[in-house]
Amino acid sequence: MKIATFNINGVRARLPRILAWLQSREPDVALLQEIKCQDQIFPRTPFEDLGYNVTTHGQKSFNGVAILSKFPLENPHTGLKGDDDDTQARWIEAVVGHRRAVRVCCLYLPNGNPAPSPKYDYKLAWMERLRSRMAELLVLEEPTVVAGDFNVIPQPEDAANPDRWKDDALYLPDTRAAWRWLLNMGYTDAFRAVHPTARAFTFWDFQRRAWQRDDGIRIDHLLLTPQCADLLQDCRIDKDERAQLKPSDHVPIWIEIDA
DNA sequence: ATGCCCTATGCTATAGGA
Repeated sequence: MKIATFNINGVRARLPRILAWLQSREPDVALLQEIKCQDQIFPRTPFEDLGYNVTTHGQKSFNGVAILSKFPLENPHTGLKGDDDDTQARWIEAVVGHRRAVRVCCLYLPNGNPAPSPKYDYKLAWMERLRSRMAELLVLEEPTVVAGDFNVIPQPEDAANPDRWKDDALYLPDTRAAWRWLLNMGYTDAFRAVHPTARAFTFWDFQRRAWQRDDGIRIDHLLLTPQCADLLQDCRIDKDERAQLKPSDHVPIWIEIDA
């Protein structure tokens, strides 16, 4: 089973690009972030025409997450517990029914800039809620993928110019400590498991000619429970997507698992 | 080289992204 995550930066603006990517790479499951639209205007039909089941959790203008799956999507469920006042659409999960069922969780973690600020406080509080949910999932001892745009640069080697990010919400010590907590609980960073030392990025800013200078960061991640890590076959980044016409500023990253 | 882009919005400026 091939499971991809892709921050598409607007599903309506990106539709032709996403469809071309789906047709060329044929992921079984695609976790999308920043759909930037409400559920009722999400363009379901073009995805269904490619054979995908679709479940979405959107809001007007910003944020929004979705799951596409060639296999049945069971028990879809949106939102992260722990803050009843949080109206931002950043979490959707479902169980993908297959030979071996796999739970997939699609997240769009808050950016948090500038730091310090209430936005950074929201990011850290969101990461605490994420830790609680991921701790619950760990207890189930099932193959589970928690993936998406984490807005976290884990280590210096995950940025072309780490010094530039030292005061940024994506790289501050508290952000990276919250990330490490997830790993220390027992989750596996799929990309690092397959490529322990590779210098690879998933995001290049639209500004400052970042793509042309390869000034990127690795912030889109797939975290696996032990039962899922045992099934891991491969993990790759579709870097070429960033060079296409009207690209997102992120590129897809995907795993192949024996499920 | 702090090099100014891209999406969405009752829209010709502004907010948000990272």
